[in-house]
Amino acid sequence: MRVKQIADALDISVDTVRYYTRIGLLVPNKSHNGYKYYRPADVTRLRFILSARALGFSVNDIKEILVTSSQTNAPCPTVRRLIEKRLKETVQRYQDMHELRERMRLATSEWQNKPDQPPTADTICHLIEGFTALKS
Amino acid sequence: MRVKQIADALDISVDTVRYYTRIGLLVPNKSHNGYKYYRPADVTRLRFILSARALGFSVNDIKEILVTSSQTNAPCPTVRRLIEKRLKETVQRYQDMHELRERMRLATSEWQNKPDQPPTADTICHLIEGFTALKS
DNA sequence: ATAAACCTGTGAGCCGCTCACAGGTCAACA
DNA sequence: TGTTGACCTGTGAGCGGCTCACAGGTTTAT
Repeated sequence: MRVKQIADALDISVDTVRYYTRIGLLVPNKSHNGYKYYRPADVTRLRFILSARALGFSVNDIKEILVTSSQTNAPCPTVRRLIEKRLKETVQRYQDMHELRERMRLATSEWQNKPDQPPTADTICHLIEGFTALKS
Repeated sequence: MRVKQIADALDISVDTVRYYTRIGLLVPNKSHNGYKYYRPADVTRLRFILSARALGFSVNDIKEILVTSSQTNAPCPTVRRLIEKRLKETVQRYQDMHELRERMRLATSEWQNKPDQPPTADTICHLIEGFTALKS
């Protein structure tokens, strides 16, 4: 299989496959003309990578999991440890996004009653600089 | 003011100030020895940048707002248009984060009852590949 | 004068792709 | 046999928003 075939098979872009190949997550064979050929084992591997990405693992996490699984017997302890870490980060980012969303909504609603104004010497946009929720 | 002074004054890192300077959001004077000197107007500007970032504007948005405010009279229409766009993105990312968080939580709870297992010919980590919520 | 602490700008690196581009391959047709 | 043209290839660079490493300049204390 060449890059387009494997990409189409798993419904991702060729660039993503090439990226994973470039960073060593996938290791296809090289033919005489420099084209990269992917075997069934690479399909399994890529499917695994996509599943792991969908669970919030970083590509470095995945590299670590793949190395562990090729060296020792069970990558599971590594997987359990890593998802714990990534879950914490995800919770944090989720909260951050929530706060940002509320801030943005508050701003837009507050701005409905405010007129446009030209900048002054010490104000660039009075909407942004005057937004109450940013006052510390 | 040199970079450290302005950074300390607004409680951000020198690297962030330098980054904004590098991309042209801040335009300090250069002294004979190449050091960059920031004036009070730059402090106003930087404060504006930080407020806008806290409202979800990208640095490119901010560049556009600054250009608009220096050319025409009121940057407010631009600001209103841009926050609309960014808010939509933020809502989307918030939802994505929510789904990811739930997926991760489901996985960890499902994995509590599953043993560690070594990889097989077509399985790298049975926890990840066997996770039910990823089955399409 | 000199030593140490601190500060400076520049260049590169980070993540996870995505895009631009020059050139290679291959089937259809003349 | 030649040739057009569609499609495919790998490589290198670019994105955002910083952050880090580093060599060298400046300032302060002795």
